[in-house]
Amino acid sequence: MITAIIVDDHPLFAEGLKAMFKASDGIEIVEHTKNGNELPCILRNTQVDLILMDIDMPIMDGIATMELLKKEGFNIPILMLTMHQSMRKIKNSLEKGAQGYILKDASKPELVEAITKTSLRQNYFHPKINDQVFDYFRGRKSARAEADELSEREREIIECLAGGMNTKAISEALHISEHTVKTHRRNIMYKLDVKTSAELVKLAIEKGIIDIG
Amino acid sequence: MITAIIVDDHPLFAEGLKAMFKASDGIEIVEHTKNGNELPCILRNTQVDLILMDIDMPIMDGIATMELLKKEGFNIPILMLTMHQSMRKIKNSLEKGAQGYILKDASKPELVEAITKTSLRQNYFHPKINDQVFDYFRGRKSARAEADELSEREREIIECLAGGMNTKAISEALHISEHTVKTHRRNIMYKLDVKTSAELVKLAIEKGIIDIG
DNA sequence: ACCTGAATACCCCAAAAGTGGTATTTGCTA
DNA sequence: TAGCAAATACCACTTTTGGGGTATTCAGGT
Repeated sequence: MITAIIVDDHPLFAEGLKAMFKASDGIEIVEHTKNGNELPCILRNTQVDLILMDIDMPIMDGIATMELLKKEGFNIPILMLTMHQSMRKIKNSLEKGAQGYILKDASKPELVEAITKTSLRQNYFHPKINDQVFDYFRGRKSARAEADELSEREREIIECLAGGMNTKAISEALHISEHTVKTHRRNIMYKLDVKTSAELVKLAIEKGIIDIG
Repeated sequence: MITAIIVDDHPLFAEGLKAMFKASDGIEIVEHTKNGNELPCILRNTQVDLILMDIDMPIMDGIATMELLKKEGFNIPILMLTMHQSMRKIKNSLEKGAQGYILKDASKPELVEAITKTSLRQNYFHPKINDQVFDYFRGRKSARAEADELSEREREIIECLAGGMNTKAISEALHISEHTVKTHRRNIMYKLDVKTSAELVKLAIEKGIIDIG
């Protein structure tokens, strides 16, 4: 029997999963928390085989929670659970040491497979994102990967734009010249193929390049 | 025993709910579909006491599905299920005749209460949105309702902006003068308290004023 | 050593956005 | 019917964007 703890801010979803697994599945959700902060405390009192972690949570998201766990010295396989197939989030999760990545619109058998593999420290990718990940690590220029070719600096610029800053404000915030900000913005617009900053922000949110909350 | 059908594009969530309800709850999820289009067909073959409907779905969302049901002549209580507490979506749902409105971060007892009341054709609002709804229908100017005071036309303008259109393009698309577009945009920016169109779009998405897909 | 991507910075200039006003018409409702 | 909100439209003006270039530096990989 694989024991798991679920970290998700939606009680209904968590309780639903808990109720869904029967003994015949060989999986049991033994704990649930809405808050990443509480995880270390819970893990010190409860032995689990893996952590089922939602990425998109208020206050402390899945990525931040993973960092906390690493800092506290925990080494339990983590299966990331998310709604969006954002290459950036997948990348961040893997860099932080996640063992698997599955979408919330997966089916039960898929989740069972993901949990089973992850608990054995085998990697698991949901089929829907498999190709994407492949392409990314192969050529870094698949059809839907353009958005993820943005550099960290460019992402910063987008975040500033979404925050209502104009060229001057951004240049001051990032300690660079206004010229540079304009160059970055222009490059981003070219890469994302948009005509205005407004559309740029919309697309960035849509593709998960920046977060809203 | 209350029988319900769930319309949600996330199989895991739906299956979870299905598994969560025991006979002692007096509720049974008898059917599940990811697609609003299939609902009429299913309902003709299956007798249910209520429909548990997710608002945010790809292709055909909850609001559109309700319209379809009405057109087809169905009259089954509908409990809307959503992640976001967007006043606009609440308003739209109620206008289309939804019986209740509950958030996905509700607890199981809350959902049981919501389903029970809704099946008896009593209205149900999740506590988290109750105050918001009250304020809205009382004075239409509560603290967090400013965003929802936007007119339909203003929302159209935002959608155009998010689509990358400039003043001229918008004026042509909506058959109004560029002056009018500028006036609308200015009013929206004043209402939402933003300084740029980029921030305007971000806030509109954040508050659920416009949808992304 | 060479190439490439990323970050930086500059030029010019037309077009658009943003800011300050005012004003008319229409439809709803108190 | 008087009042109000919403949609419409206009003027004048400053600031910012967006699009066309070019160029240097620096880090990483072949």
